[in-house]
Amino acid sequence: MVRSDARENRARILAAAREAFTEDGDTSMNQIAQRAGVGPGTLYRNYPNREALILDIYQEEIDKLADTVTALLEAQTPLEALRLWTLDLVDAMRKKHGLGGALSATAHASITERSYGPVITAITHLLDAGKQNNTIRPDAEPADFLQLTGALWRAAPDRTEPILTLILDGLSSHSTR
Amino acid sequence: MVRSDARENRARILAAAREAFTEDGDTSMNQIAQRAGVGPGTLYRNYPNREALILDIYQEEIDKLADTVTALLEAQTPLEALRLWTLDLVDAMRKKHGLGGALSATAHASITERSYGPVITAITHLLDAGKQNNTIRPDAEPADFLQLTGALWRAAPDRTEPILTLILDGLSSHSTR
DNA sequence: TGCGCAAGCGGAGAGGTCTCCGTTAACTTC
DNA sequence: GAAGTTAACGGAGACCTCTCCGCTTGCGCA
Repeated sequence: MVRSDARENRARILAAAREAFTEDGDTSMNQIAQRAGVGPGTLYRNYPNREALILDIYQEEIDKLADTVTALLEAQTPLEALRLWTLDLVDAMRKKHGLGGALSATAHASITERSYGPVITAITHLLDAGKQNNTIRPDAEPADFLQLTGALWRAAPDRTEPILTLILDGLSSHSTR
Repeated sequence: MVRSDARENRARILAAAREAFTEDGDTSMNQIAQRAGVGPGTLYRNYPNREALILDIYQEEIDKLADTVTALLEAQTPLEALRLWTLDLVDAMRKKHGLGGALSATAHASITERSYGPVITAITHLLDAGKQNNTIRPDAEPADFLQLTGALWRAAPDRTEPILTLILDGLSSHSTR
């Protein structure tokens, strides 16, 4: 049984956080708590850390992005679909403040699963499509790819495409091995 | 003209930081300042932030690592030399606390140049050797490679080699451009 | 309708990075 | 040597993330 005030507080926190992040881009947890009219303690009971909150804020966008995979795979070759999708992912990571760090954080607790899961699933589908038609090496691992994606997001924007090309070439099965 | 107490303080800070990091592994800036017998203000005048200090602590190791390139290139093929050297780099990043983050931080101010430079030079040599004998694509950029290296260090240790293989395959010139 | 009791609250505070600025003391000049 | 200049000092404190715990209050039950 969830107490009504608890449910309401959680909603208020999420709303406040959404506002704060879209307005300021960067906001402290304390400010969010204040804006939501709760104490820091309450904020942290709902979200064990900054990343968890950020992930929840952008959950919808993450899901939406993951959902585009099917359409992409219908219209493009697997490799090109992967390229386009990754560009979108990196774009989201850059625009949504802190999302990049949250997604590529190494500590993937069970809480992160909600956000991490769809992304991994999306990548898995993309890679599988490529493996099927032999354009992507069979030993390619989704989690490894996501890891590499972090480098993309951290790099200067004008280096994104060159580096992605490099990564995709490494994934291609026409490499020896 | 550098005041004598200033010179001495800088030395004491570096010594204290080295001790603190090899002992505890993780230490706060305040603790280091205290250990060195100076105020936080003095610490931060010498090192504008945490990364700068860490970089200075491990400068010698960085230089040493950069110096191994020549020998490696004499004994190995360029691609294998690059592989071995990168493994060493990642190992250092993992062992020296915070070095990974400091090296792959995007904000490369002039202070970072002292540490960043040798690493880039080393990578440049390795890549150039490969370009020379046509095993590495001619458009490979040292800075891009260093960026990708960050993903290596952040990944789980047992994923290091697989991911590195991927990266190196991407760099190889037998990929279609 | 009233009571008991977790579940939930929120703020004080620990410990962090880094800054600002009034004070101190190392060098220069006479 | 004494005095003046100014670079360097260092600590108070702003602001951060996150925790701990005494107090409050919503809810099930009589």
